[in-house]
Amino acid sequence: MIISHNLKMYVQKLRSSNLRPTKQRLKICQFLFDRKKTFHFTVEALNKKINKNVATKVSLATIYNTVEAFTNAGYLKEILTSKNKSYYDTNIKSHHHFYDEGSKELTDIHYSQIKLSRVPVPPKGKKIKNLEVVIRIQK
Amino acid sequence: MIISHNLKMYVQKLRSSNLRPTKQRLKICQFLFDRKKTFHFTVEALNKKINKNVATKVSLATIYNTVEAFTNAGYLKEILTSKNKSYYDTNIKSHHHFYDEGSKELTDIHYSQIKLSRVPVPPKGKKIKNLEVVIRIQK
DNA sequence: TTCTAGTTTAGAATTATTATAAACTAAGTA
DNA sequence: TACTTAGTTTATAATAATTCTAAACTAGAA
Ligand SMILES: [Mn+2]
Ligand SMILES: [Mn+2]
Ligand SMILES: [Zn+2]
Ligand SMILES: [Zn+2]
Repeated sequence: MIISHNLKMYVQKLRSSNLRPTKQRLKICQFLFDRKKTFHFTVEALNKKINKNVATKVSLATIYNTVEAFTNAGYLKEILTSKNKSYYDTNIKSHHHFYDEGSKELTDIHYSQIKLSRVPVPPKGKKIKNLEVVIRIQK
Repeated sequence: MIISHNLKMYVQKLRSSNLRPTKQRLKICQFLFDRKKTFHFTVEALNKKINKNVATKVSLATIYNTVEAFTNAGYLKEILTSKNKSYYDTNIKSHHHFYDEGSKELTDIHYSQIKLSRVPVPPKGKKIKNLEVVIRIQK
């Protein structure tokens, strides 16, 4: 068994967000963040991957709780693009996506790859919270 | 009871899409399309409004069936922006939206109000199906 | 070691949506 | 007009994603 170099970092990270570094949360941290590329996922998919070929499973409720906690703590970003299912993204920087309607997969588009040269003013009293573009693609 | 000027038009419209002009479909057509401004709605909201203070209700299943049929026929556009709930739009032209996270309401942004001066090329073998921007706003 | 607030868990509940199948009806034909 | 039937409506069941509940467990402070 390979111990993540980053384990201590995750412990600190969790503590700094007032989240106890439990076995389950650390396992999910390692799975989500011990990687170089952005990871996009649904809770269903994460649950399958986390619990594939393991002796002690993390419960689905904990996967949901943890993804929500990590999103609130700013470790993950929620992407609303699909009917009836939330996607999450380990890339928390502001950026855009391709959403493939066939494979139902998200791909990053770097923020600088889309130039919005004209953006409307929001209604009175309202502020823009988020301006990230999802480009739907298909074969 | 005021008879919609457009009733005959709706009958034709439905027939041209191979949809029988039933009482229920015509009632829903009048409710959705006898108006000047774009109407954005969820099925839940439409169901409430259609069945408010009426003797004979349209069943929820029919509301779902009809909204799906109208979307397939191109009378409505589906807007995926909210968690776990689909929105529909009587404005079928390509256009953008503000989505108010507080009131959970959509507002149109005319297509010309957002200028995308740089758009990335889709992955090989994939085509852009849709490029409509949702700007999330809040107080 | 003890204590407790925070966490995990199985399972129930909820919400949005889709499927099922019986009753009904639009509309073509005799 | 009556007959016929494919299409439609409807109540209800089923499904899928998510959230809630409450009991058991545990991290970490004292
Ligand atoms: Mn759903
Ligand atoms: Mn849901
Ligand atoms: Zn991303
Ligand atoms: Zn609109």
